Amino acid sequence: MSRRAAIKAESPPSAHPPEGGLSVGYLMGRARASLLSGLDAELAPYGLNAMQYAVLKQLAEGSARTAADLCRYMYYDTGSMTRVLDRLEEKGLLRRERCREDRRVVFLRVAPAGRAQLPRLRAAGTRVLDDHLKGFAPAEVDALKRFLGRMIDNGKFAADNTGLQGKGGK
Amino acid sequence: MSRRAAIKAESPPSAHPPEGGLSVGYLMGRARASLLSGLDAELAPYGLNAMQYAVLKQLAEGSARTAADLCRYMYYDTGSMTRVLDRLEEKGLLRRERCREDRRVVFLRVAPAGRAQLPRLRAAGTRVLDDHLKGFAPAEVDALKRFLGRMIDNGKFAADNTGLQGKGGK
DNA sequence: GACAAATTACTGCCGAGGCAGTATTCTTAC
DNA sequence: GTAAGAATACTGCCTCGGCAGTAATTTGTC
Repeated sequence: MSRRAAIKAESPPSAHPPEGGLSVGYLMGRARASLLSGLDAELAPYGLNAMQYAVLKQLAEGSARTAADLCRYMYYDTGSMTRVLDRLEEKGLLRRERCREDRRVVFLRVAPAGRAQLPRLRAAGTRVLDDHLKGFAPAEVDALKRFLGRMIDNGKFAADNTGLQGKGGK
Repeated sequence: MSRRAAIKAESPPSAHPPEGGLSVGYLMGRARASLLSGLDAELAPYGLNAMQYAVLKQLAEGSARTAADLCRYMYYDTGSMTRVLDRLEEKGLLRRERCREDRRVVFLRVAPAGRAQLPRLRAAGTRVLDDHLKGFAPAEVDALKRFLGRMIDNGKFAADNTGLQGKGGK
């Protein structure tokens, strides 16, 4: 905010924020943190956090049936996923069931208790999202999603080319 | 990606994502993670991570002079900040200097070694950001920032009204 | 058919970040 | 002038997520 290097009027290759740094990154971090803390606060009465809710939701919607599915779908670490599932199973919201054809895989099924809770959890989720998107026209939400999607794609491309970068790669 | 419920054309009160859940949240998380891992990869050769770079940068720009300043400015925990500063001091990039007028505060100054590194670190930061914003028109970047800013403001408002929510509040 | 490679779930280990509590110092109120 | 409150920096403690490594099982190759 204070110091400001001289900005060349030119701008073709690296045109973005000569100053202001990673403010896009900061804003994304804060917006995401606000969503997460809001969701955690709404879910606290049910003894769940945002990640546990997200997993339960994906399973209920049939987006995934196994831990590996969930990890691929949610870009989540497999080790951490095991622990999330442990917690959900402890709470009786989830059941693990070994597959008989392929004995490596464990099918995940939302237990009746979990299914009973889901409507309330979903309500909490949409409430938080609606709160944060108040005043947004549908077209604006779409534009925001497209911007984020483009950044993600750009990041993948950059990661593939510069070699390194932990998880964004192929 | 896979499932997609029919979307009602109507939209007044809770119009946002009848299905697709918190996809805005997911996209933000992934975009942010891509930025962070890209930045960490670029900074790894210098033995720094994204947070350490951000702190060094803010100090160099005069946005903050003390740990408390930094925490307010960056919405960061004071305890964690102490540890970040410890690491930077260990590496010789930063110096702590107790204030004489108010002996509670410790002024933070970027050490010569840190100042010497900063141009390279800045280059890494802008490189990562440019990579992720490739193909974005300046107006699009502005729009993205405004969207994020509105979400943050909405989140603060919601937090103030629903009572809870950890850090978003006043 | 046997052996290498891949896949799945899971387990330590580590770093990061948030929260609560502490000691010190300053400010404010009476 | 003193007591209460606030502010600053710092310290444990806890949770979470990523990484690497492991055991069991399946798939693919020759």
